[in-house]
Amino acid sequence: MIEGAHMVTLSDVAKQANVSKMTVSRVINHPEQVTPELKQLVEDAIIALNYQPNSVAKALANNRTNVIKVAILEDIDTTEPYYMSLLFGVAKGLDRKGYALQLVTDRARLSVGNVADGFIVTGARSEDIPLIDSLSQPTVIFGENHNGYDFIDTDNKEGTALATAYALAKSYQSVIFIGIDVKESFEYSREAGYINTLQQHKIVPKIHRMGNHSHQSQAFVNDNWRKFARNTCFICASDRLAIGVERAIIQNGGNIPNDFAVIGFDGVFLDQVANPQLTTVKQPVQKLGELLARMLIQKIAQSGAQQGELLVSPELVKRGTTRN
Amino acid sequence: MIEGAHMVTLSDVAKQANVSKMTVSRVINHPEQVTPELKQLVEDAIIALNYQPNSVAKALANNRTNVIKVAILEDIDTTEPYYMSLLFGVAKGLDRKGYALQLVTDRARLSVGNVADGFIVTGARSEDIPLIDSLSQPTVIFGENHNGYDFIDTDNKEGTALATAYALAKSYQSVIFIGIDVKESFEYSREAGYINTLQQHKIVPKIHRMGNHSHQSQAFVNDNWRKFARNTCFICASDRLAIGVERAIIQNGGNIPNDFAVIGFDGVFLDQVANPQLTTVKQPVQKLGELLARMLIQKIAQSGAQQGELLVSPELVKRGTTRN
DNA sequence: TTGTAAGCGTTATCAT
DNA sequence: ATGATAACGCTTACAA
Repeated sequence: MIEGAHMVTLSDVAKQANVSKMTVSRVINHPEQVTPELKQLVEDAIIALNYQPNSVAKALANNRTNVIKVAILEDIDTTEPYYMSLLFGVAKGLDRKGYALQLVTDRARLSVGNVADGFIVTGARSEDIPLIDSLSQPTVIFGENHNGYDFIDTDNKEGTALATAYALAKSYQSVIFIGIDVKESFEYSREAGYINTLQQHKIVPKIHRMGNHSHQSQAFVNDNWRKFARNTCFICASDRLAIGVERAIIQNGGNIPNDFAVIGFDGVFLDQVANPQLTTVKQPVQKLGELLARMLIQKIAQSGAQQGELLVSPELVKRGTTRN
Repeated sequence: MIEGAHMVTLSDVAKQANVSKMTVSRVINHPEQVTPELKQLVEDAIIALNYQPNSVAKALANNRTNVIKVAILEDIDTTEPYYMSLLFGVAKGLDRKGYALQLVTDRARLSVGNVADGFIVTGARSEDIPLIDSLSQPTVIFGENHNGYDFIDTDNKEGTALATAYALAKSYQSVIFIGIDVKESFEYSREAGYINTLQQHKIVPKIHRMGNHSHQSQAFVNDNWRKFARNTCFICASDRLAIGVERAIIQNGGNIPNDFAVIGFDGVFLDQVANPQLTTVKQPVQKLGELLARMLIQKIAQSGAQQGELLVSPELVKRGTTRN
């Protein structure tokens, strides 16, 4: 361990450059307010001394904390790998601007303690609206919603539209949607992308909904196996569902991808664990995390101004569960 | 959004209680130094005003940052769900003590910027030793090592010993170990637990090592299928390997768990995705994270004093891939 | 444009 | 045991 020699402060730089502390502060925060000559002197001194601003002091003076609270409200008994990627993105985006984060899973701890400069909320359901409204600092949401909150999400509709169009292009005759039985925006959008695309081809949609567990979709396909004609593609609202469908098809001796196809949604971890690996709508999860951080930081800089919504295009990753 | 009324400070509490700021500060940090009567007065005032200490000011006065950097050095292209649980544990442990965290994956960014009060390092390999040595603040490691660093890990040896003993107790005749071909402490320990237990029963160990990918173990079992007698249990150094073994057995028409058994290691996410679900050595990952936070916080409080090593017992979770 | 002074909320130090 | 004062490193407000 290297023990910290004397920390270099604004005063040190000021002395070195023969100016006042304020001039140094201005060079850093409002460089346009200082003459080029002085600016140069100060910048040289900063480099010479390897000055690193003390973010804690800065935070105190600005009445900030430099901390963003990230709430994951969804139940993660299953430890969704999804959130790992998201968190990495968020952490990366925050780190760059000198913010640290506090991870919160307990709703009660969200507004407790040394509150934060802002909040990123994920996995929120309708019943969390009062909680979100009660937050005292700028907040952005991960996941589409129609409550007027600033949010970022994958373009879910586009995702299933891509998948459905691809299934049709690959000449699968029957295209069935396996959805999640929750009344949430993202699910409606995923179904809409499927429905719209089919209707453009004058085909009647077939949707089945169930809990988001591989064994449920597996059981569903098993139970109805004889009803599925050959040349069917299952479009699933999650990779979890897709993996169950895939297993059931294999169990029943169905040929993937010639007679049956499966397309998942998410593209995080599970799709690669499947065998064969899933064709899936891959969400740019880490990028979404970075965008969340960026949006929140900007919102903070603009004293909480509305940021609107941002839908990011997913990518259809073509693999073993659909025809070439 | 609720805009913060005037923040309650030490001074406010002091005024309310008719004491000096210092007395209030002492009640909070060194309560033994203040008389019971005053202490009571101050505590009442704190409650009456709902005083929350400003951690930023505290940090400045103490020359702290209230930030812990968490380094995940392992390549996580595959987004190991493992780290999600660990991070949750760490975050929970830190949060309770008012620390925030910064997630670092880029080695170069570890010591950059407004450095932290301490470091938690995971996924470190031998080549990272210089990096760890260069850290300027108290550090604890996740993962066993013999370089003298304070660390916390699952008791790997105990884990595979449990698994092996269980396989023998369930009367599997042949017990084969599928290991990971890395020269790391954790792998040696896992192999040792297996070897020791077999030797106690005068049985000769059989170990095969490969990369930690399900398709590699799957290929291995496929390629050698005819060499495996019935009544064989495969003890795997990871759930990833186990899932590949399981798939290969099913592909070859082997009966699980009557003729062939599989025991994994980790117990994070993958074990439940498998079908049938894996019997596995479950690491208490989230708890490990909390312990890491706790150890580091204590180390900081003790000005960096050595904390030693801590091995936590895993649990054998009995499921579908072994006999009842 | 630049500098001076005061203040952010806390704690350490030294008196009393 | 309690209190007054200075200090942590920075920024805002005002003066020059």
